[in-house]
Amino acid sequence: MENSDEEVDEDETEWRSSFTDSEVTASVSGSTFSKTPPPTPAQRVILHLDLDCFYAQVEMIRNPALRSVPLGIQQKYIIVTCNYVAREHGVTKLMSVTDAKEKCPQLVLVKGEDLTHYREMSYKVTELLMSSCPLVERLGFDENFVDVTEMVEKRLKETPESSSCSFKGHVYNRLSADAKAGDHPRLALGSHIAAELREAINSRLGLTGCAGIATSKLLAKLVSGSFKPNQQTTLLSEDISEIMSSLSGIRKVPGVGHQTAKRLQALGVVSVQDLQLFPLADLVKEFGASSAQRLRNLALGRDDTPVTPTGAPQSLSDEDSFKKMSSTKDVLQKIQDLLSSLVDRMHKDGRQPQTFRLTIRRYSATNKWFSRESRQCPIPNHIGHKITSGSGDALVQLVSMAMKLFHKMVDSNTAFHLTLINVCFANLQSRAASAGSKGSITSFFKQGTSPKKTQSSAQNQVTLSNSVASWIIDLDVTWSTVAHRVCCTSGLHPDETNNTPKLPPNVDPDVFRHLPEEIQRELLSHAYANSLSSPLTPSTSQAATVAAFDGPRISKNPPQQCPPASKTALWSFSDSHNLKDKKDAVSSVDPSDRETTVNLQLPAGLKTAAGDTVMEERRTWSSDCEFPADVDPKVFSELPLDVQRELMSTWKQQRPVLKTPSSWKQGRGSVTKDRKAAGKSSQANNLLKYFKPN
DNA sequence: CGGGGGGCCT
DNA sequence: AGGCCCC
Ligand SMILES: Nc1ccn([C@H]2C[C@H](O)[C@@H](COP(=O)(O)OP(=O)(O)OP(=O)(O)O)O2)c(=O)n1
Ligand SMILES: [Mg+2]
Ligand SMILES: [Mg+2]
Repeated sequence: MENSDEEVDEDETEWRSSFTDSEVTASVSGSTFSKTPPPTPAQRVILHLDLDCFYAQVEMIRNPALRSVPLGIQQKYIIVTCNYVAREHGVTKLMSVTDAKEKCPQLVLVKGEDLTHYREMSYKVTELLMSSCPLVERLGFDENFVDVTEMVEKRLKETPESSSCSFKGHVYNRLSADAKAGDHPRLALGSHIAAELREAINSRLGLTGCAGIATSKLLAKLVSGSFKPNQQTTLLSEDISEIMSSLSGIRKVPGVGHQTAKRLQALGVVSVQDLQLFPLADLVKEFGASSAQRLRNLALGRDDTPVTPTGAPQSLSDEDSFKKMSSTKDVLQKIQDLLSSLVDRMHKDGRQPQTFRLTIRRYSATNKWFSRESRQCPIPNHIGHKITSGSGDALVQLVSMAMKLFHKMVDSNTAFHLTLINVCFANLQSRAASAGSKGSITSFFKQGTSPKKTQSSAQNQVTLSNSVASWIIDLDVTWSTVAHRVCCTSGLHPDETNNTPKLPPNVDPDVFRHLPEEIQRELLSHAYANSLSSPLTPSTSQAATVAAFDGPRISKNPPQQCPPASKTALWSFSDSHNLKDKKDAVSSVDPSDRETTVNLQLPAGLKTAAGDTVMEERRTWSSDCEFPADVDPKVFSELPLDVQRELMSTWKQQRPVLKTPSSWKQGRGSVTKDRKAAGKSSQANNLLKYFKPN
């Protein structure tokens, strides 16, 4: 959705730049005349597709009666988008409900806080595009970039006469079809491919959208909105500076956000031309060399960032906002609801999350829509595995983890006022990482989650099949029916102050207080004996889980596993078929599940809430080491890397990180920089991760 | 009366 | 852990 900023900025200076597209620079590296098949074509053909009023379209498919009425999609007090009937009545995107109703009293509203249907449709679009061409990069839920360079070259080679065909759709700044396709055969073919893809999206999925065809992501995106609903536009290279100059302000340049625009404005830079002509040296002073150069290039319409296959998402999150939340009990309930849904999604994804993050937003009179705070922690392997395998009882432990993180941010003895809570799984791993003793081998196999940044090559096609192959992830198709409300049926008095009986060290009091009474009793009767016998001396090679012992297990019924007809599906594929679907994915809830089988497991490896004295396996910390004093550094160093990492993070969790920080900063441990093979640091370019450099 | 997601870099 | 970016 466009930026809500309204800028009154119009300038019409003609300014010609020698459009030496940066792509050319890449091929210059060799020699003037490329030898052998050019690894990178001199000119790329990039498509940008943007669906029309996306959420509204999805709702109109779900309920066709909505097609003829003005429709707004409502998230809390915001109309996040609306159909074109509503737009004719003056309703706009990101308009408040009151304003919208004012403009259009008969506006029909559909709630859109639950993104499930939109997300599902979004991936259907991406998958459909990938079935024709693997190089697809997502941007949000309703936009995709497609690099069709190879497809164009192939058509040129196989049917040379196709180069004389005309353009499909609009050509920027040209009237009708007087543009000579012969001068731009590749772009013309690109416009045909765009038309075909849009037609496929329409016929198979029932969606309409716009497309832009140009030589870079930047230009394709900019040109795609030229003719708004359900049309496409091609940008010829001789019109690059024209389209850049036509932008009403620098904010319209993708990658120039609110903060950057403010800083530029302070320098007197408001229009795109201002930016083009602004002395580079001054720009460097403000933004640093690489960002400055990037900004200037963008203003000139230059962008050589590749279309990077997006692959499976890097994180899954779920959030809710509200006017006020001020009790621990409500927080617990909310976190449980969010996590229940998130765990479900995670299970369907099939990968195993290694990291959990909790984010909050606090109320403050000024600054209301700002500043979130977050805390994150590693997810012990055995809990992560439960999510993936759908064993059901992961939820309790995750809620407990989340509450611990919550207490790291919020002192519940003092009044607080939250307006948002977000739960997030990140560091998603395709395979369960069993911490076997053949460490180096495991970690070798373990690395692949997504091809994302692992491929550095500027030229795409060669590494293609590899990247596609690595996209394969386990996708569990089973409909996870476990709507676990394990610990919400409390009839107990939720006492904020500690009236709770003394609990075993691995029980979170927040969770405990909300358990059914008989569960509480059972816990109390078993807990101590078990907690004495279970931990420490953790059997075997599962060294990674030493600190994450299980508490007593109360099970009245083994969790009934849905048969995991887990087919290893791919997110990307090079064959086109299936995708045929008419039945909406919504399945039925298994009724046999309603007898909520209580299958509880105590929060593992989690001590009581912040700052308790009950830790029974207290460790002392050596002052200059990253690990506890009772750990032999030599033994530690011989452990597999990923085991080391897990141990480290577990220990770090236990450190007294509390609020009222002890001022000193811990240096950067030499350990495990990052797992996701993020290796490719490459240039320190910030600014446009969006149009990221090669 | 300012949603609910995502991404990457520092 | 936060910042800034995208939709
Ligand atoms: N700040 C934003 C921007 C967008 N969206 C959602 C709602 C949109 O339906 C969807 C796609 O965003 P677009 O900017 O493409 O807007 P639309 O597709 O709704 O309308 P258009 O027809 O102008 O593309 O993303 C959102 O929730 N919050
Ligand atoms: Mg969009
Ligand atoms: Mg759109």
